[in-house]
Amino acid sequence: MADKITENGVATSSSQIETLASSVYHALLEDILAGKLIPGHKLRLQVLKNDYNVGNSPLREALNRLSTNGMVVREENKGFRVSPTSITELQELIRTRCWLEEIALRESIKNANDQYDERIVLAFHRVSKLAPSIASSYSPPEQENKHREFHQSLISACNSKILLKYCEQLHEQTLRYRNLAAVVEYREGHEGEEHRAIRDAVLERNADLAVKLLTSHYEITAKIVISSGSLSQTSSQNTSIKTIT
Amino acid sequence: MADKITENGVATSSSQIETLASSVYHALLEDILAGKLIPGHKLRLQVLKNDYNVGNSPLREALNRLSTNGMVVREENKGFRVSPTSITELQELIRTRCWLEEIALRESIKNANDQYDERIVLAFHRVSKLAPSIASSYSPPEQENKHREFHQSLISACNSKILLKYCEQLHEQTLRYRNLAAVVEYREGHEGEEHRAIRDAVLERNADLAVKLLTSHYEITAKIVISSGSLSQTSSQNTSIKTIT
DNA sequence: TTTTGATATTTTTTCGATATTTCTTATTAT
DNA sequence: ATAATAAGAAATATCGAAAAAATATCAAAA
Repeated sequence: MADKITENGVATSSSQIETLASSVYHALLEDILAGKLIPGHKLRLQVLKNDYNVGNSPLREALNRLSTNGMVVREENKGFRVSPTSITELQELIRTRCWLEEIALRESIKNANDQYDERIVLAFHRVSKLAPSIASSYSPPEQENKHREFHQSLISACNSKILLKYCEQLHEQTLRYRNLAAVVEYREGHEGEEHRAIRDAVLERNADLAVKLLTSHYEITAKIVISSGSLSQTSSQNTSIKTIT
Repeated sequence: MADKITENGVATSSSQIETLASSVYHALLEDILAGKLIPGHKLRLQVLKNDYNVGNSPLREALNRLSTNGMVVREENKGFRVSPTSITELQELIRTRCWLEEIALRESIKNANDQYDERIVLAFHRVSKLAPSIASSYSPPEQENKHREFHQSLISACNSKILLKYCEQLHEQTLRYRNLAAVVEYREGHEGEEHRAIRDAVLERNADLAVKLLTSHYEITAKIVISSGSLSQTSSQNTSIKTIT
């Protein structure tokens, strides 16, 4: 349930009591990323109120936050639904992510120093120590966090919090597609090597190579997801709205 | 009567009645951009409820949306305040904006076609026709829109809605700084020429020149704002919280 | 004087209920 | 039958008040 505070750089003063709206926000986000809430599906307030045991206001606040960061779409007077997915959108996502991370990575290498290197080495160590055996399509948040932290460390010296925030948003969006398509185990074997290669290129300040590796790292994921056939070609607005009895 | 579908793919149903939460969202956004709501200041629910004539819920929803897009900061159990401003943040903002718009512009030029050119020509025409006499620091939304539309047209063929959204967010953030510092009239004379030069470079498919012009276009704004002395050096968390008696 | 701790007040957050809008279904007229 | 329309049902959006949390006040003790 209630968890410890992550050390993501944000100063978490000791008594940061999470508000109900925030906790349901995180719960919803996690369920969307995990694919439990299916893309395109209607989010009925009544149902969510039951499922998450919260009242009207905090629920709406959470949904409004999710809507401005792209996880949920809002239609005036018609409520909310999980953002639909499509091959087109995934391709756009990956394309944009490659662009943004290329900048962030090149800048980081430009500004690199010992601390930066150490962050990468440490993050790599942690991600490489993860048990590679888990075959489920959705790995637990803790594992997911290590992975994210490695990627964040690579671009952590880019000197733009805004860009880092955008990269994180794009990461989350991508994560949703990945979990949707159960590509984790398919890839498990190679990912470690890819990570190592990226790390080494960065430590050697070989920006061109690092960018190339990182970019293909992302593009491969996209290819796997698409070939898995779990996505419709066009934006799937209304994917099988069956009311589960 | 089938509702018509606009060229951007989104079906526009005839009657899009705006919800209260949305209209107060827009009102708040406008007031923040215009500088009426001062950076760093506390946003008391009670006060806002009076000022904007809305109830609790829509107000909170609006603030929550604004908080995820960076215009407002949320502190758990302590409410909301207008995002603080600082020279550091402005520099970061401009830097990031230059990076992102460079990509978007280069991609657009890569994908350029007749429609793209026409959008730019038309948008330029409209912005150049604006009355250049207004000396107030804050120009009315209509004028501001024309200006935004020109800049949007330049990057409109980049083939990534997400990137366009980020560029728009950065534009809005920058706008806030600009209005804060009353740089409009100071610059009025030159801006027209700058726009023309950018337009011509794009139409000639000279990406390098276009990027150079666009980048300096933004950097100049930043310099003017900073030299106007209306910003504190560091992140002004608590800009003069004098309780007005 | 400064600190401490209990109490009162303000402010934020949440809940329950009501008002509005949209969706569904049934009815009527063409 | 089909289309238009109106009543009824379902869902969303909003309001006002209660609950929870933070902040301010002030008296007593060190």
